[in-house]
Amino acid sequence: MADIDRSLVRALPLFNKLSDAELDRLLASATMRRVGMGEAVFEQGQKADRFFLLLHGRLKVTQVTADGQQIIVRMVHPGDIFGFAKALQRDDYPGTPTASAESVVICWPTEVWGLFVEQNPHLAVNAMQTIGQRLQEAHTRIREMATEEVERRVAHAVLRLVEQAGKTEGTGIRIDFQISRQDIAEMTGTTLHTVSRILSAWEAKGLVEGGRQKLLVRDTAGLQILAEGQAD
Amino acid sequence: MADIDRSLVRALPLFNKLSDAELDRLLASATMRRVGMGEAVFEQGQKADRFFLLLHGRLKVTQVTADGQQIIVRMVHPGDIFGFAKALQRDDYPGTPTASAESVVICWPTEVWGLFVEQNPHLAVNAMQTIGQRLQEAHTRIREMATEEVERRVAHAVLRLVEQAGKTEGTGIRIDFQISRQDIAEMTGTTLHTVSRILSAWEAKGLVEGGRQKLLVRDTAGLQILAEGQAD
DNA sequence: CGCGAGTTTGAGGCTGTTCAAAGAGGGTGG
DNA sequence: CCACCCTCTTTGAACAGCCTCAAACTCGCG
Repeated sequence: MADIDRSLVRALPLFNKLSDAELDRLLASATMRRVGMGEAVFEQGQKADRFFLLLHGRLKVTQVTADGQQIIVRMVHPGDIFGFAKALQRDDYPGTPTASAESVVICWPTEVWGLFVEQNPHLAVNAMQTIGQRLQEAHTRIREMATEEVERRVAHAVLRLVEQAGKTEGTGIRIDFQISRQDIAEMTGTTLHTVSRILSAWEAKGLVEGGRQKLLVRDTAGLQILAEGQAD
Repeated sequence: MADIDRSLVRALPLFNKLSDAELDRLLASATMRRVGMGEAVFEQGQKADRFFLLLHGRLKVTQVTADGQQIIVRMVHPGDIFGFAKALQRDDYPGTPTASAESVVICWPTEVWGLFVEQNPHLAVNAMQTIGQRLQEAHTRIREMATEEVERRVAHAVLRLVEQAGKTEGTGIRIDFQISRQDIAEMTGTTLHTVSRILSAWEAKGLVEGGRQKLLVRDTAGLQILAEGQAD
């Protein structure tokens, strides 16, 4: 396996305080891997022997409940680390990350995690901030699910997608990976039927433009208003 | 301010790999504080200049939404750290921790956080695991809110309370702090009315015993069955 | 061109909310 | 020590939002 050039990851905030030498040492034990559309990086329940960094593309992390229902726990964006189950004192992965776009990941054996964290305090602090932010996002989502009705939750979810995966395109902002109504439903805790109805209504109002596994947001401000709840 | 004896915290997993000397150094910059029932340790939105460890008692962390709705983000149990907003790159507190029982906390100025984390890799690893577990709990809760109906969510919440704050008592297990129907509602994303109805039904079945701000679980296994969804 | 996956739309029903009001526990002050 | 009051709790009734079930439609790929 060829070495990974440090220029690929140098810009990531996670590594921004490491010296070149430290970074190279880190990359020495890493390997790269391509993940095709719809392919899973690993499966929920599998023994956690690696942790990962998403270099390019987009992943959705799903969990399946005992009775077969699925939800999307979060999206993984370029630069995010994921699958660091060992840092959470688990030895299996709690979810399944599936590529929603052609993706490239870097992976390390879990053994090196503790090593790197203990040897690079900066990395530890950065990693903790990353997890901390993720915790905050989770709390935000809990709050939304507890207090908001479906339309507002969907509005929030779409706005988040715009921020994290929005790409300006002529008439609006395109979500730049394949996303189905079902996906949005699993992100907001509702059914694809309800999502479809909501998006249809929004399309009629000129807020968005739909399509098969596609979503284009035309009026971010309008969505913002819906999300804030000052609706109508 | 008198020194804090290290025996008070020595047993906590968070510190279990620190030497006595390291621990003493840590405690040197700490102060202790009593928090009475219903009193807040700090307020949501306040500038985050300290972080805390709950030594004794019980706290509920609430968030208030823009439109005045309140939810309980989590409970803080003895040995938990909380209010480490700086580790999350925030400079204000995202929630308000209120004492649900007479409590005692230890607090440090936030400045020392980075210092200690960088100087004590063990502490960093432990802290990360703590946050990681919290993240997992949050994901569990998201999944429950997305896929389960209210009765199951309440069952899960009560079982969690039994685990974290259960005290065997004659005919069952007592939740050992003051908890209202409203609290349970805010933990599960429903209304106090619905919680009251559910608990009344459970009481009729002999699963629990209610009371003003009190809860006694008589049949954990029965609740477990409800929580798993094999109901009826 | 046909098939399958994803989407749209309708109708009906159920769970849980909202609104309303009455009932109990416990602490406090007289 | 008792009465009162405040807060928490219980319960009912009506409504509504969303889900479930069902069926048709359409886009894009093989």
